[in-house]
Amino acid sequence: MITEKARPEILSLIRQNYPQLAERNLQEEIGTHGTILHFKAGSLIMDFGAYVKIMPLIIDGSIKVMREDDEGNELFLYYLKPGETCSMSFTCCLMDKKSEIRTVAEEDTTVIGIPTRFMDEWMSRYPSWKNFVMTSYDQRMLELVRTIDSIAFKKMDERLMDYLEQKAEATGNRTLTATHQEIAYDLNASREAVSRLLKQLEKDQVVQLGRNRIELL
Amino acid sequence: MITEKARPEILSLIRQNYPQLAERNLQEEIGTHGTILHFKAGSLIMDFGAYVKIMPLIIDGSIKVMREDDEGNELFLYYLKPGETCSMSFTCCLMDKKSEIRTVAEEDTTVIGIPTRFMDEWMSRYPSWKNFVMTSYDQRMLELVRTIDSIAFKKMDERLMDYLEQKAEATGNRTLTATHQEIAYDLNASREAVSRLLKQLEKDQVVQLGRNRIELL
DNA sequence: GAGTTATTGTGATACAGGTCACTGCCCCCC
DNA sequence: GGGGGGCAGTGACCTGTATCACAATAACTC
Repeated sequence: MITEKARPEILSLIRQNYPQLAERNLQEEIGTHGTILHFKAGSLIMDFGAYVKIMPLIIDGSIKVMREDDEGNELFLYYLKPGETCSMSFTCCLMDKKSEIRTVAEEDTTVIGIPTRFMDEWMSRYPSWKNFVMTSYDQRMLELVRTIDSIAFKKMDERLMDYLEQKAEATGNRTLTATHQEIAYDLNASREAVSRLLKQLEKDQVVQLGRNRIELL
Repeated sequence: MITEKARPEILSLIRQNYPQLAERNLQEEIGTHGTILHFKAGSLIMDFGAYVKIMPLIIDGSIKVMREDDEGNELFLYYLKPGETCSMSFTCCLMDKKSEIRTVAEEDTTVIGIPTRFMDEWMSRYPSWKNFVMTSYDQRMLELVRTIDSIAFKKMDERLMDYLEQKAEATGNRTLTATHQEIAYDLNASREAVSRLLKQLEKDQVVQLGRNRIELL
């Protein structure tokens, strides 16, 4: 992770990616107090149980959000994309709570980090910030409910398809790079089951398979 | 549902159940604009797809929050208890969105309803209100993540036990009134599976069964 | 108390996925 | 170009839960 401060650059990134944060003074504050952070693809951004110190505004790339149980079983929850933020971070910061989730950079990813102490203050001062935070919460709740729908009501074949589509959308590339084992971890399934279902999808002309590669047709 | 306005009564209910909403002026506003609502046990408070007009502050009783898919399969999410609110309502109100969930009174339940137009205004004006709303969001996200853990990582016997404990806690009564079929709906399981698992729990001396009755030992 | 209905119990069968064991393949590297 | 290591394919078997069919029991009504 590399960090830097480049006030004019931050300003223009915010204007491009977060047009709803329209207040001049708010933009200035973000420019003054925010920090640009780069994460390499695959790098761990925040681990389960860690204390969160910043709230990330995603500028470029995408972040995978995951849950893990005590036995080390993982489950993919959702992706964060440019223009979005991790609302879990928000209350974690404010209340000094441990993170309930793990976040990993899906691709090379750039974010603007907002330090804890400003997030709350801006809520009262800047209506657009308050709306942004509330909207983020709502979006994340919706994502969680979608995840629940998926595991509660759908079978593995459909979950797999949904997963592949989400991954393609997050990376903006319909040819995915992943092993069956990685997918199996994300879906909390067995590698063999994923292999067999992918094979079936290939028969059904929905995907084309290669080594470490899945192309959505 | 019966509604009434009783300003001094609302004030005292708020002071008892929501001590964190400490600002005098805020309490006055709730007293002025809030409405006391009563729901009979089992009555539908808000259906999936409905537009939400009020935010409920729960005073007495408990509310069951559920999700349903397109084929009518249901799934219990969590209970709301006195001192809590439905944060899903919040953004639904503000953004004029349809509800993603269904809420039902688990017991006879009393709430104070806050009309839409004040909720947002108070966020900027009263820090304790803002904190309350943010804390509620966080609690609900945590409940959803717990629900995900449960369906993703646990088997039916453990989910059933968790469910029974939650129900006992929500109603404050370790002798539950429910049919196996109702429980099966909430867990999105088959009635037979629930019956067999309950039988096993009875063998293990964890519960005692009766018609429409489950006693936690 | 007989009939009726809702609830619970139980056995048989089906199927999705997990687990285990092994094979085959691709790619890289010396 | 011959190993070796990760990756993918495949079959056998096991388990949890759904589904179906029906029996048994409890409670309720007349």
